[in-house]
Amino acid sequence: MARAMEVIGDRWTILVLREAYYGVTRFDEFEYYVGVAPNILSNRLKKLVDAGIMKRMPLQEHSGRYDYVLTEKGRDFFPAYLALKKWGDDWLAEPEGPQVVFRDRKAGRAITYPKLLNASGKPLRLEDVEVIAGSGAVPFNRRRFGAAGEAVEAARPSRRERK
Amino acid sequence: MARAMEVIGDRWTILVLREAYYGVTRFDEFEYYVGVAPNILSNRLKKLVDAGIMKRMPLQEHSGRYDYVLTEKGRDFFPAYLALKKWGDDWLAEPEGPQVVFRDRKAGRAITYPKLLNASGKPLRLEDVEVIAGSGAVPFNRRRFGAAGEAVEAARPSRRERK
DNA sequence: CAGTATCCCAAGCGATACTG
DNA sequence: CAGTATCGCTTGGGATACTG
Repeated sequence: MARAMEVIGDRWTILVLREAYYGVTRFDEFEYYVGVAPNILSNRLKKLVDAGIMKRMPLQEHSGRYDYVLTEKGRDFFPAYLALKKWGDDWLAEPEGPQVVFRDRKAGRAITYPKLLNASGKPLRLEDVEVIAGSGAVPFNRRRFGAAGEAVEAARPSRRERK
Repeated sequence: MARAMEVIGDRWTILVLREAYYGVTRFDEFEYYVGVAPNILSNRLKKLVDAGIMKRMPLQEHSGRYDYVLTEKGRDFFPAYLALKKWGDDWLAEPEGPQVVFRDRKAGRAITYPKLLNASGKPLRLEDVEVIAGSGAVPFNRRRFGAAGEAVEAARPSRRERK
């Protein structure tokens, strides 16, 4: 998560990504639709390319023009984007409703994220969830889980000891 | 989206939220697990409370101690958090795998986000998706959609005209 | 413990000018 | 058009000291 936010967790990157999902590919289109200064945009596109989320495709030979297109990694972020958008639409939107809707081209219906369901087929509540250690859990003093995933009372140093 | 990112889109807030999903409620626990300076944490918790994502509950009368607990709005963000985490686990994680897994308490199985499916029941691809205007679409020069949702060639001013 | 206040510094932003 | 370079300026961060 920390890593994910490092990549997409700033005000501009997510908006660039949004435009990409809307079909935008060109520098000046991003610049216009996102409403960002060119230096910032340049920086963000570079970061997205470095992160493997977009790639920079020469438009023609020697035209000096490029398309910025999503990679698989970038397209694979779409569900997360959609989940974020749904939450925003549900809790933060203007009363008129969302400005943009994604529609399934074939079905002709809006795409919404399916509800998470618990084992009984009811909407999943946070109370249905338990947190366990994953395979990459680290054996240092920050952990809160034993080898089997059970909660462990961490040795939690005071602010002072922590340095 | 812009609004959503304004609320949760910084390096610390999402980590605070993560700890909340892990069951953390107390100031010093957040401070320790997130590894953040107390002034920053204070600020973020305040923002989360203001945004209606968490509430501050007095622990006892006059103890001067509080629990920070998720509101429904905050709990409703969990799917988005999970989608983000999944993307991060899939694309950015260490080879050992994720450090933490959410498990369905009853089913005893890890919760993962269901795949988005298109109208034919296959995994949804970005190509299956079209972008249309939502009910809140605004009739100003930034729009790219006609009244019926079809794409419209926007009058895109040059950088200069844009000011 | 549960924060708040202060200080200093670095990073990022917006505007704009410039280049091929 | 498609960027890069430069420049003040503000915001936010880390460290730490302080208070009830």
